[in-house]
Amino acid sequence: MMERQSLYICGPTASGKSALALEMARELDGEIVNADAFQLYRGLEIISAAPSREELAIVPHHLYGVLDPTEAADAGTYMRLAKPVIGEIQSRGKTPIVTGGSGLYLKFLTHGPAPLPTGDAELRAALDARPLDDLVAELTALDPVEASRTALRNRRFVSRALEICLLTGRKASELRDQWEAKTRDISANLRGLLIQRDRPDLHSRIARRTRIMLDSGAIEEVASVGAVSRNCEKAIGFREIRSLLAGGIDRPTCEELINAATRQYAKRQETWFRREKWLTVCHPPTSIP
RNA sequence: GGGUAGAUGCCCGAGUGGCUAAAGGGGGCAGACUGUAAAUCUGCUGGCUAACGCCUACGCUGGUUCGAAUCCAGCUCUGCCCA
Repeated sequence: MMERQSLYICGPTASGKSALALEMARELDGEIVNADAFQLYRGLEIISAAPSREELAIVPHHLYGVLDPTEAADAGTYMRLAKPVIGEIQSRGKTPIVTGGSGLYLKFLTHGPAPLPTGDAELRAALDARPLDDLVAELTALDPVEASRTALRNRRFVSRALEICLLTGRKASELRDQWEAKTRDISANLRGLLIQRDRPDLHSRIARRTRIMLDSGAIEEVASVGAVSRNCEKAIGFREIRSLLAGGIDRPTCEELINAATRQYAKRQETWFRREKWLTVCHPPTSIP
């Protein structure tokens, strides 16, 4: 049997990816695979806007709630989780519908990892303890090319570039160039949909969703989740609700902070996906109430 | 009714005669980004203009001054206190 090609469904948060995924799954005899960094976790279903129990029952869904909140994950671990699942779906003659908004995670899936080392927690801690100027100086000495390409005010980027050099003993710039060359043509063979909505539409959908989340258990969810990895602490809504629970802010403030953070996240997603030229843009009907 | 504090750009807020289209923050807009990514970082943000530049702006009206968000007078509104 001819293996069925995956369909990717991308777009900013609250744009309606899950609904479209269900529709496409029905149409293409498919199964849905999560590509959302936080829907991977168990116990964060509400704040991560994971599909509801009813939705999960309509067609097979994969990689939702598969990690414990104490576990750390990155784009590489996601890729290693998703690849076999997708292959397995294909082997059964079904179409994988990969759905989610985590651009970097998706990119790992579609274009593969660069030949770079996984992050090293100890080294990172050591680098974090040093002043940025110091890291910039060392990176510039080890790999001037990489330094010239890196946003030197961005501590994360400088630190990672330096980490690569230190861990491999090679130049990060060369390793990255290899990958660049290797992945140049991959996009041509991908197919996917990018949901785009007008800003006012998207913003109103975000506001509506935040309201519903807070009204239907998000606060209780955060209250009961217990210890989480540093990863999960970054989930939008997590910090805000913690602050609400601690009495630091009131409910309307909490709601507005979550909305603002979500709007900003959505903007970054749009910027990211706009560069993925292989995606076919689709404009669902406006949903302003 | 009396007293008192205040009224600044989308919001908060600094500014007490020229260096002010007005600090800083938020929000918004745009962008970068292959292993922390729902993260991290960058630029812009009164209007018109490709640009030089022009115009409009610090509650309102008038005044002082070469020059006012900044000083003076009156008015309007808001908070607080006293009646």
